[in-house]
Amino acid sequence: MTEIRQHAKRATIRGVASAAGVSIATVSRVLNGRPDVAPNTREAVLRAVREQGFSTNRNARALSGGRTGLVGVTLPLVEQAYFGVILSGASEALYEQDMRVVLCPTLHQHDREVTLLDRLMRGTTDGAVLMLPEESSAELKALQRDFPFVVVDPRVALEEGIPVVSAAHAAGARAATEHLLSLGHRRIAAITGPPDWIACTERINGYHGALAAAGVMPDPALVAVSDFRNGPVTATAATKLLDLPDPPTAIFAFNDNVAIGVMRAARDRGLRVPEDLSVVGFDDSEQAEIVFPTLTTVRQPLAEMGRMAVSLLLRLLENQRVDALRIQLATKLVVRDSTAPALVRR
Amino acid sequence: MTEIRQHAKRATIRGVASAAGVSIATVSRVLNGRPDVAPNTREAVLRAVREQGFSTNRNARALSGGRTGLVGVTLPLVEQAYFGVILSGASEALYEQDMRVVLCPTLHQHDREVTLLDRLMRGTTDGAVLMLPEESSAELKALQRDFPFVVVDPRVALEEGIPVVSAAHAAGARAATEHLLSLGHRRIAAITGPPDWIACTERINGYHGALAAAGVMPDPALVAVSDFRNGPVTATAATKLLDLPDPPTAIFAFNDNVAIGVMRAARDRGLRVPEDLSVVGFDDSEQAEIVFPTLTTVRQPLAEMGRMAVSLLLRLLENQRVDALRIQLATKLVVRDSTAPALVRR
DNA sequence: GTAAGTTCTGTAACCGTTTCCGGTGATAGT
DNA sequence: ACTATCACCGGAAACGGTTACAGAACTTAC
Repeated sequence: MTEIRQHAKRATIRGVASAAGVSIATVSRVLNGRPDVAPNTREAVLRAVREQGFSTNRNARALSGGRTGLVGVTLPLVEQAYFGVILSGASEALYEQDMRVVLCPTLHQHDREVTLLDRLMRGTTDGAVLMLPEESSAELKALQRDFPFVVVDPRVALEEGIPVVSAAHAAGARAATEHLLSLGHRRIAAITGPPDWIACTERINGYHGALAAAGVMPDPALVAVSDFRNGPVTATAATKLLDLPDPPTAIFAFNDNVAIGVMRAARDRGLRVPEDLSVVGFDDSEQAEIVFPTLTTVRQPLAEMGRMAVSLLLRLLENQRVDALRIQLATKLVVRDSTAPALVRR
Repeated sequence: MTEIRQHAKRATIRGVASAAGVSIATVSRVLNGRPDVAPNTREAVLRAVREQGFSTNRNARALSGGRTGLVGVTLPLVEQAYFGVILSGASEALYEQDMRVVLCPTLHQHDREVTLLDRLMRGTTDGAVLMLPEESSAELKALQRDFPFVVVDPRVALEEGIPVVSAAHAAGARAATEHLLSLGHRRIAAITGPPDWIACTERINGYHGALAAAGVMPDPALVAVSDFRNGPVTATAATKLLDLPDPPTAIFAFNDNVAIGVMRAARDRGLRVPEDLSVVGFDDSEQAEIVFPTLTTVRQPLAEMGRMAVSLLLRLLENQRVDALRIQLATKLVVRDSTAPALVRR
């Protein structure tokens, strides 16, 4: 029980070098796939590497000017499935390049100066993927001066030159609204998230666009605000809409949580979904298939966004010329059971 | 557009030292909170640190014998909410210590030799949290010789000496079964996950224990196997049970996914939940509150497990004597709408 | 006033890589 | 035979910290 834990010393490049009878420089060259090594030397080195079970010390490599092989990922809530999926995409893409993700949960501590964010990573990571960052466009621009990163799903519009990957919010919202219109709905309400988030304004645009194209006059009373969560705020918003003198026959919620909240609120007041009220969500989260009725929603290619962010970042790191700094991934309407033709109003 | 990205050079310990008029050794001491520094020297150093916006290079620190400040977390699927929550707990706990999580998704590539796993981390991380690892007890034991880690929710029974944190599976299962029994159910079926997983065998134990205590003879026909997912396998298992000549009046599914699958299967054959069939899950995932009817289930303290794993690991790293190597966190039955008194069989 | 402590600080040797630069042989060109 | 070229390899200087050790300054005890 008094055993003192003494971890085996790991093989170093010097050990490999002497075992292979070459210099450490040569070993390094072999390890990094440099071309200027004679085939049999290379072979000998590789053999020694294998025998010693050697693997290069990332810290030393990083220190000596190279790469860390680590990229930071900041996200608001790790446990939210939404971010989990993006994270998973990013992580896999990185893994394929033998790189790793360092998690940096931003526990809403934007109180400190900006440098907080970058300090977290500098020297430790080669770059970062910022999910839904709280920083302003200007702050990010400043950070960009000395740290490569890409933003996934920005909160606010970011100025030119900041790499961004996001979903086609407007198109998705438009598709959702058109779907509802095609079912005969005319009074179509929307419940947005935080109104200053660009995702929301774009979705509103799509919603308005579809309405306008169908010759339906948008009614400001039909737009409510919630907090993207299935909670009291959503319940209030839903109630407000359903209490309208001329209530909507369909509600387009800007994410699935809210849509599910709406369905509950509807049920609570005796409305049947989709017979009396059609509901559409956004995200296509795992929940969407599980609720009853299953939810018609707009799928965001979350994992793909993660992968895309990584591949963009990687190109940035290689200092490759990147011409497309802003990537929008297509969204897709998934029709399930929560939408149905509008009842003819009598 | 041809701008060559040149990141600002970051401040080093030497810069700080000369600015403060001391040696680098002193700066290092201050930074590491060593006691043997005169108060005003310390003050001067800290001022210089602040002025230069210095933060220590983790790689250099790690290289020169210290700690990385990084701990690896391996998990099967990042996107699964289940792991996301544990991860979130671990990540926060680490964050509070100014440490970070390095994600190591194990994409089921257990093909390579064990060393794969450890090689991934050695030198890069100080230790690891292994979630649901695929490695055998022996493999882990070997790894333990030179790498500190703690296992969360092991797949198989792990030999003495390997630090483990898990949930009280047996107690949870027992509570769930007792709940069903107290509602008058006597034919209570169970749908397990992979039967060799310790979580499942323990839950089976709890289930059998409760049955026995109530004087109910366990019927092997009432135990089905699924894969922890809400998919065809679960559907088959549910069908098998419900097709029994003397079918169960309650089904205890060993996780929420399966429970939800069971509810669907029941609905599909015209059974009402909970009137005709009570269903209990395990996990208390986000879904449990969302489905209709809401799911009675056993809550696992997922986030807490993550935090606990970290605090255990941290103590291991400090080489503190750790007397409780195996931690079981209590589970808790959450009663919702998917369970109801058994119908009197006629 | 000196010896012995204390308390603080500086010097320098690492940690394990990468990479610049220069050196060796061998081959080719004249 | 002499040099230019080339492919390959080694020496050694970084990289930015930590820390053992020794030295300086300052007390304290006699």
